[in-house]
Amino acid sequence: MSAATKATITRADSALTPKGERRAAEILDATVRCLARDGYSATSIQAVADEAGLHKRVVLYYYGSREGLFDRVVRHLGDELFDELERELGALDDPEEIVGRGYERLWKVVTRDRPLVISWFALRAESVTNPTLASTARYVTDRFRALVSGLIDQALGRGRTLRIARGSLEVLILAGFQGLILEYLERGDTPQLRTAIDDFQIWLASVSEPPS
Amino acid sequence: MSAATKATITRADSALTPKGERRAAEILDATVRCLARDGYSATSIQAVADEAGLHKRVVLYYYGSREGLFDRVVRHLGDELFDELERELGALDDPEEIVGRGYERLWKVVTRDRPLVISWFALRAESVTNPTLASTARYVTDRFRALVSGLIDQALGRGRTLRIARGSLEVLILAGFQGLILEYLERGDTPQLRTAIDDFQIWLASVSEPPS
Amino acid sequence: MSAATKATITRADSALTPKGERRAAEILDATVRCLARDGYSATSIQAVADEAGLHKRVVLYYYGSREGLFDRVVRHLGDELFDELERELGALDDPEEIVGRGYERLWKVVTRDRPLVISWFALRAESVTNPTLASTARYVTDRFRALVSGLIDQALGRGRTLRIARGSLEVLILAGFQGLILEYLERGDTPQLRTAIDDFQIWLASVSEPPS
Amino acid sequence: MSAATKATITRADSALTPKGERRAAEILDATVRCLARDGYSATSIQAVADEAGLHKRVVLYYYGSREGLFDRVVRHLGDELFDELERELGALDDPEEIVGRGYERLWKVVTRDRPLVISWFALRAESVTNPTLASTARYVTDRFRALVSGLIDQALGRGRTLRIARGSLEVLILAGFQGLILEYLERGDTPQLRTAIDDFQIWLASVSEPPS
DNA sequence: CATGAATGAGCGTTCATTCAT
DNA sequence: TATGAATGAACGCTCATTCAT
Repeated sequence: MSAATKATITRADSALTPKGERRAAEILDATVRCLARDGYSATSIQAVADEAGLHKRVVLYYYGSREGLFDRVVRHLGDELFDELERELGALDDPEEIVGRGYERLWKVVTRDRPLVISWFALRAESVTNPTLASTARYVTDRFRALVSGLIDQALGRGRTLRIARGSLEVLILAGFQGLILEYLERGDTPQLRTAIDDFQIWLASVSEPPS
Repeated sequence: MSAATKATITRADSALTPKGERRAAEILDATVRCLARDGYSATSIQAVADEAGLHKRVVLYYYGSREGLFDRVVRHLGDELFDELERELGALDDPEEIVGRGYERLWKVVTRDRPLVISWFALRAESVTNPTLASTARYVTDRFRALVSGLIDQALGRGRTLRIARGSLEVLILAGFQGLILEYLERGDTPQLRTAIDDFQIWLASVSEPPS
Repeated sequence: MSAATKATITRADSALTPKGERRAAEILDATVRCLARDGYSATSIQAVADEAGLHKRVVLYYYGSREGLFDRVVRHLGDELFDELERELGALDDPEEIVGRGYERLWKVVTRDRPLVISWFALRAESVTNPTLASTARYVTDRFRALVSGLIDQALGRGRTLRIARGSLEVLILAGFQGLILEYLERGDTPQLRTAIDDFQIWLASVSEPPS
Repeated sequence: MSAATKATITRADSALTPKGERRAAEILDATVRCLARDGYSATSIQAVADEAGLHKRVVLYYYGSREGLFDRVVRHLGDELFDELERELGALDDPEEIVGRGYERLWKVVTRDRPLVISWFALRAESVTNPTLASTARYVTDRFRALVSGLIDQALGRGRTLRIARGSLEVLILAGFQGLILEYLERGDTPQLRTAIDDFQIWLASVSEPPS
């Protein structure tokens, strides 16, 4: 949070002409493509500019700095993802459904756009050691955490009870999800992975019990 | 030029004098410290040299290239980790023990050296988009996979039967482990994480049943 | 990355401020001086920058790469030379004159600026083994070939007939010229060389006959 | 001459074990291959070592320095070429034959080994601006000059008389030869080139007349 | 005799960024 | 507002060579 507010206000924040708006969006897309293809360290301002077909200087003009660009990219990625997820999962009313279908939908949404996942993960990984990215990456995991937490609340609100500690469940869902994403990134969408996701979901269903 | 030979055969491969041996090891350690502290992209040859108190040129002399250095670091890290793990887990005879204690020991070994874990993860993440690191990172995950597979074989050999598909189990163990590692790297060794590990282990125990 | 674009489009191509124009030209001149004095392999970007009294980075700013710089130098040299040659030779109307004076004028123009000749030859020689320079060097020899070919056409147009095959004549003129240039570079402007040029010209005059 | 005698005596000069002899020869061959393929500036000691499958240090051990290596290579190339040429041309007794067949044989010998020609030319070109190579390259052109001069003497001795100045003839033969070599290197063995060589030879024959 | 160890200097290039208009 | 000009610092890497055994 702090770093985000601290960050100098970039051109892309303030009012832009339609052309500027379009350019800023193009740059964002180009950055995601670069991150997905080349990873964090190889995604230089020059590389983004080349990818977008613009002069390096233009990228800087719209986002102030490399750090600023990545910050915007991450938030853009996270918002896009979680807005859709909340829409998808919000439509599930039945608690059984949430447990039964929730994870599957989550997975579906996430894996629909591989470059997006790779980009997110590249920044996520870099944030472990790069303090300038830490708060940025945190924004996404926090939204994720909130989503998971909200789903658990929803289940509890419907009268379901947990068989394991709530904190532990949250951690396991997050860890399981991120671990499976890693597996997906390394090996792709293998049959074993799909079965594993099903089994994970079965475990998820068994971890809470319906109201007696 | 024979790029292939140059890329793979480094000074550190061939016979070294004791002093050379020592230096090569020092460089390796310095690299791990840099990776853990600064991440992949910030770990330049210069940074490693500074950390080791040597001239940049010496690092290159021993490892040929940045890529070559990282390759060696990953293998060094992996071997160190898995040699110990195999020793630890090989000592467990009782199948109940393997299931009950295995994961705990795995975790203990891995988290003993945080810099080492961060380093491994930094390279692991980079390998997603960096083809020159892919095969290198694969070396470690393959050893991990083999270890897990071996443990499952051992359990099966003792007459235990699996309640889920074998491939799915392997994936879940790997994904769970890597996901928990990520959680550990982001939040540290929280109580929730410890409980989650316990719960993961309980699930692991429940996933196979003893011979009737 | 679009290496192709980066390799060909340099700052010096697009519109430059007068100051930029001046600097780009200064760098070109400095490069020719370096090439003439030190040869291809010793003409580093640093050396050019020193010669021009600029920072190494400025040279790169204007020409993108060492290769790009040499490419521009060759074309600059070739254009300067052949524009003048075409002007000089275009002024000769009488076919007798062309044969009689053509080679002399060619020689005069070429040898007026020794550094320029050395530079051209240094790049010419390097292009034999350096594929990145091949097309560049070809640009000049092609202009030369076109010039020679045009002169032959002119002579034929006036009704002269050739005593040897046209292709052979072209080759001999080019080879003779380049060979004499080499001699000039190695030994300087010796009396033997001057006599040889005269004899070459006599042969040239005898190789075609006037309309009966 | 001076530089050659000045040059520190390399290992390859003094007595060598058979193995050493073999190695020194291998290095020489590897150098020619490198020069022919990559040119002067790209032929580093490292490149030669890689090509020969030896350690860089070994190359230096046998030839003392890069300069020393090239010096030996040039002399080796020149000797190989001219020894054979002198043998070939020495066998021609009839003055008519010398004029008629001489140039053809010269050409045949030279173009038999393209890498050798490229190597020679690469060093020849570099020597224009590189003083450390000047005397070395001179060794070959001097042998060439002597060969040409000897042939002229032979013709004169048989009573033939020259229609142009002797110095001019020498220059034209050398220049013609080197120019045709350049053409050969740039365009290969084209029909036009072959015809040009024939025409050059016809001119050569016409430049002297038999004893009356 | 032969080779591993080591090195200082320099290479071409890219980095993110600031200046100036 | 938007962009060319310019830049200092650092990048990974190769150079020819010397030291030491």
